[in-house]
Amino acid sequence: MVLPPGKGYLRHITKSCIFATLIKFPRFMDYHHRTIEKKWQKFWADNHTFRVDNTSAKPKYYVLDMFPYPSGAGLHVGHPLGYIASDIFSRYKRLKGFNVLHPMGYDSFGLPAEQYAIQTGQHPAITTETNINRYREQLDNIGFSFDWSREVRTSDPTFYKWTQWIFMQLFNAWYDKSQDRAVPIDTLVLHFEAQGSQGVQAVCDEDVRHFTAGEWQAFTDREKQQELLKYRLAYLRESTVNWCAALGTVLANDEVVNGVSERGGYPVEQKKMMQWSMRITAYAERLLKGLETIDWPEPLVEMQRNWIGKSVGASVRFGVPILGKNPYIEVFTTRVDTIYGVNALVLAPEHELVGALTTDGQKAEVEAYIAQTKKKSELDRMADVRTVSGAFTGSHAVHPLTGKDVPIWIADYVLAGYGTGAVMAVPSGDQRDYLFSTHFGLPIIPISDAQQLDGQADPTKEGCYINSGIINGMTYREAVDTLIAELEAIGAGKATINYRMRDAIFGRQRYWGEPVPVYFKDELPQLIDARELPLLLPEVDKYLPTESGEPPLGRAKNWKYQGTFEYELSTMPGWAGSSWYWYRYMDAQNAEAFASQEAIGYWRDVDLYIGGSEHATGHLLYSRFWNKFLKDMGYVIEEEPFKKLINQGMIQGRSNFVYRVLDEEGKGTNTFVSYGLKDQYRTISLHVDVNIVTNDVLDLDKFRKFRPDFADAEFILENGKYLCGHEVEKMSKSKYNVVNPDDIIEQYGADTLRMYEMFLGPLEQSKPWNTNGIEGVYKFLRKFWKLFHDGEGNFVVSDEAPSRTELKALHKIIKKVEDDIERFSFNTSVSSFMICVNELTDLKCNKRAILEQLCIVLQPYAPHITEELWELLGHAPGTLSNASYPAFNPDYLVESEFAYPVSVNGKTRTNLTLPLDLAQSDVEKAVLANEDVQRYLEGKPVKKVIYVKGRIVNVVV
RNA sequence: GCCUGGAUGGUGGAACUGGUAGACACGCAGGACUUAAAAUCCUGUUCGCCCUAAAGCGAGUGCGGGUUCGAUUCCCGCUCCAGGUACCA
Repeated sequence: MVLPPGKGYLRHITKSCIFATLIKFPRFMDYHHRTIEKKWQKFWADNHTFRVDNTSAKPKYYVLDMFPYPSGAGLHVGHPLGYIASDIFSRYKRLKGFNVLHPMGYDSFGLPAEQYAIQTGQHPAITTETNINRYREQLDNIGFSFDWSREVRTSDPTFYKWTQWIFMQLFNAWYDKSQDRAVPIDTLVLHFEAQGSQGVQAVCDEDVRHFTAGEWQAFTDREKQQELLKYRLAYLRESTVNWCAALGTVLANDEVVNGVSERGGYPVEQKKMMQWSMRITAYAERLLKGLETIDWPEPLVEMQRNWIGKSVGASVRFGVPILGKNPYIEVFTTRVDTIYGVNALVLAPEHELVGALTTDGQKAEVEAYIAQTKKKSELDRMADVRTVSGAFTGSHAVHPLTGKDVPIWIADYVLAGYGTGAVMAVPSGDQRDYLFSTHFGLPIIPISDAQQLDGQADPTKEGCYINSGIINGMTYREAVDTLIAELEAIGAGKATINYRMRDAIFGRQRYWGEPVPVYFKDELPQLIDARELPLLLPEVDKYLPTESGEPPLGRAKNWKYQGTFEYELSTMPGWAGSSWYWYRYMDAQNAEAFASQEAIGYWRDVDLYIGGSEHATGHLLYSRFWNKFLKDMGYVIEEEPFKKLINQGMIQGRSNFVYRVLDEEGKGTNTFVSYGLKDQYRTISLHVDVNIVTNDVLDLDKFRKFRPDFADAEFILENGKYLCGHEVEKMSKSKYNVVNPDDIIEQYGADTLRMYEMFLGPLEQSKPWNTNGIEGVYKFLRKFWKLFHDGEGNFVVSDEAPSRTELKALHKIIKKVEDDIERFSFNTSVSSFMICVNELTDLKCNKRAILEQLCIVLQPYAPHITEELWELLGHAPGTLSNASYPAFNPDYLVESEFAYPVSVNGKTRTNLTLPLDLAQSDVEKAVLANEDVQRYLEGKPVKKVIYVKGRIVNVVV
C-alpha cells in the first residue's frame, strides 16, 4: 500500500484497513520520501560529499546563485526556483567530470533587521542569526549540493574586514585615462611632485586646481590631501539626499513615494550632505564595452546600456560677457549640426549661474518660477510633463559662430543633473524646444531643406543645411566634422561623450552595515591602519540617529580612533558586500587576503550566475565595476566576473477566494457559495488560505477551523464541492497565498518539489505558483521507484541483457537531458523523464543495465531517490554524486523506417511508413500508388512532390 | 512615449534549423479492482459540424495581411499583457 501523502502513517490505518495491512505486510520497500530524504541529507552533510578543492585535474566550473537576504519571513516556494536550477546544473556538471564550485551564503546586512531592532531593541546580529538558521534549515530540506564549508555572511567581521579592505584600495587609487585603468594614488603624488598638475589625465572632480611641481611641494599637507580627494575612486562629495526629518534618516529613492516616506508618510526634503561616493563613471566605457563579451539576457544588457546612457555629441561654449571671470555657458548637444537653429539657451532652474544671469528687471519673475518648480518637484512632477513653463533671465549670450545675441531662459524641462544642466534650444529640430519656443513666441528657424515643420519639430538628418552659415549646402556628416573643427579652432567647443550614469553614493546613515574604515583629522578623511581591520561595528544603545541628527554610530560610547579622532559615522550601502562576495567563496577561510592568488587563479570567474533581473542596474553593475577595479590593481584576473547569466522568473502568488453571501442589508451571512453559483447571490469575496484548497476545491472542515468565525459556516455547493475563485497576486501573508516549501516537502518530498518547480515552465518565465499538478510529478517518482520493485514491493532487478527498445528509451533520455540542461530547458527534461519511465513501465523493464544509467541521468533532478536506489543496486553509498554521465550512443536511435505524414497541398491526409534509405523517385512512386493519396488527388495532375527525408512528403497538385 | 519580452485547449506548458500543432502533466468524464474509500490501472478529452456508431468534413497557435509546396516558427501592420525606463538635450 502507498501511504497517503502528508499524513501520519499510523493515524491513518483505520480499523477496516488494518486487516488488509496485515495481509500485505511487510511492504517496507515502498517509496517513502521522508525517510529516504532525511537519510541522504544527513549522509551528504556527515561525509562532506560536496566539499570541493581548489586544485584538481578536472576542469573547473563555477555555478553561483545570487545570495539571499535572510528575511524574517523565511523562504517561500518562489525563492528556491533559481537555486534548484543551479543545483541541477551543478550536479550535472559534476557528472560530466567538472570540478564544480557551488557555494551559498547570506547578504546579511540590511534594513529589515535594523528596522526590527528599532522597534524591539533586539540587536540586528541576533535577528540575522536566527533568520539565517531558519534559511539554512529550509535550504537543507531541499537537498542542495552546496559546499557549506565556504559559506559567507556579509555581516560577519571576517567577511566585512575585506569589504573594508577593498574600500581602502579604492580610496588609495585614481583613474589614469592615459592608461585607461586605475592606479595607486602614490603615482599621482609622484607626478605632482615632478610635473605638477600638468599632463595629468584623470577622471576626477571638476574643481581640481592647476599647479606646478613647486606649488605642489609648497602646499600644506592638508592642501595636498584636499586635492588628492578630488581624484580618489572612493571620495567625499556633497550630494543631495532624501532627508526625512521625522524619521531622522536618509531614505533610498524607492523608500520615497510621491514625495513622502513610504513608511509613515512623513515629508521628505532634498538635503545636501557630505557623502562617500564611488567614481564608477571612470569605468563607464569599459562597463559598456564589456557587455559585448558576456552571455547575458538581452533585456538585461539593454538595461545596463540605458543606465550607462552613452551619448556622443559636442560641448559648446556660448559667451556671456556679463559673467566676468568665466564668461561663458557650456551646453552639451548631440546635434551640433543644428547650431544655427539656436534661438535661446535654456538652463535648469537649479543651474549655478542663474543668480548671476538674472537682471534686476526679471528678478521677481525668475525667483517666482524657481519657487514654483521647487514646489512642483516635491509633488508628483511626472504628472504634468507636457506643461510648458519657463522664465527669461533678462541676459543674453553670444552665438559662437554668428555672433548674434541669444536670450537665456530657465525652464524645468532642462535637468540639472544631466550634461551641463544647460541646452541650446533648437526648435526646428527638437520637439521640447519647439513646444517651448511656440509657447513663449520665440522664432523658429528651419535649418535643413528636408525639414517639414507642420506644427512640430523635425529632427531629420536628411537633406542639406540652410540658414546655417559655414555648413550651408552640406550633408549631416560633413556638417558635424566641419563644425567640430571650427569650434575647436576658435576655442568654443569640442567633441564630447556624455554619460547618463553618475557616481554612486556609498554611504548610509544607518547602523546595520559595514563601518567605513576612515577617521577624520583636521576635517580630512584618513584611512585607519590596515592592520587594524576589521573595524568592528560598535555597540549602541538605540538604533536611531542621535539628537543632533548624526547617524546611529554617533551613539557609540568612546568610539574614537586611537582614542582621539572621530570615525566616519555613516556605514556602507547594501551593495558593498555583494560587489565582491563571489571571490570570497573561492577561499572563504583565508585570514591573509580576501582570497589567495592561487584560488583566484584556479577559479577565475563565475561560469554561470543565476538570479533575478531586479538586480540589473544595481548589484550587477557595481559588481562589474569593483571587479574591473580589482583587476586593474592586479588582485583578480578576469575583466568580467560573470560569464553567463540567467534570470529566473518571479514566482507570483495564486490566491484563492470564497464568496460570502450577503443579506438584504448587505451584511455578511454565515453562508458561502461556490464559485460557479456566486452570480446568483449578492456576495463579497474573501481570501482563503491556499493551503486548505486543492485544485480549487475547498476543504470544508479545514475552512471551519481556518478562522473562529467560520466555525459554523454553511455552504452552497456545486456538484457536491465548494469551488474557489482564484487570482494571480504577489505572494504575501495578508493574501493567504504563501506556500512554504517545507509543507510541500513534508507532503510530497524534496525530489518532487525540485522536479515540480522545474516542470512549472521555462526557468526565465514568471509564473504563478499553483500546487495543482504536483501529483503528476509525485506519481512519476513512485512509478520510477516501482521499476526497481516487484508487485510485493521487493527490490528486484534483472541482470539480463537489455533489449533494443529498452536501450532506445535509455539513450533517448541520455541525449535529451544533456541537450536540455545545456540550454537550461529544465521543464522539458522532466516531461522526457516521464515519457521514459512510462515506456520502461510498459516494457516491464527492470534490467540493471538500463536502470543504473537512468539513475545517473535523473540524479541532478531527484538526488535523494536516485541515491537510495543506487545503494540498493549495490553501490557504495554516496558514490552516485560522483558517477559519470552515461555516454550517448546514437546507434540505438537509428531507425530504418519512418512513418511519413503525407500531405496533399500542405494538408496532412495520411501516414505512410517507408524505409529511410529509399530514393526520392521510389518514395514518389510509393506515395502516388497509395489509395488514400489517390482519393485526395481527385484525378488532378501532380505538379510536384516535396520529399524531406525523415520528415514529410507533400504532394502538390 | 521609448526599449525589451510575451500571447498556443478548461489549466501549466511542448513543438530545438520552416516540416504530423496540442508532447508531458493537471483537471474533467467514463470504466476496472474494492462492501466502500484511498491507492493503482484502463479509455476518452482543441473546437465546430455530421452520426446510433465507425468514419468523415471544416476551422484552429492574439488580430489583419504577405513570403512559401508547407508558417506557432520568417516578413509587414495592429491589439492586448508583463518588465524596464522616462522631459537624457
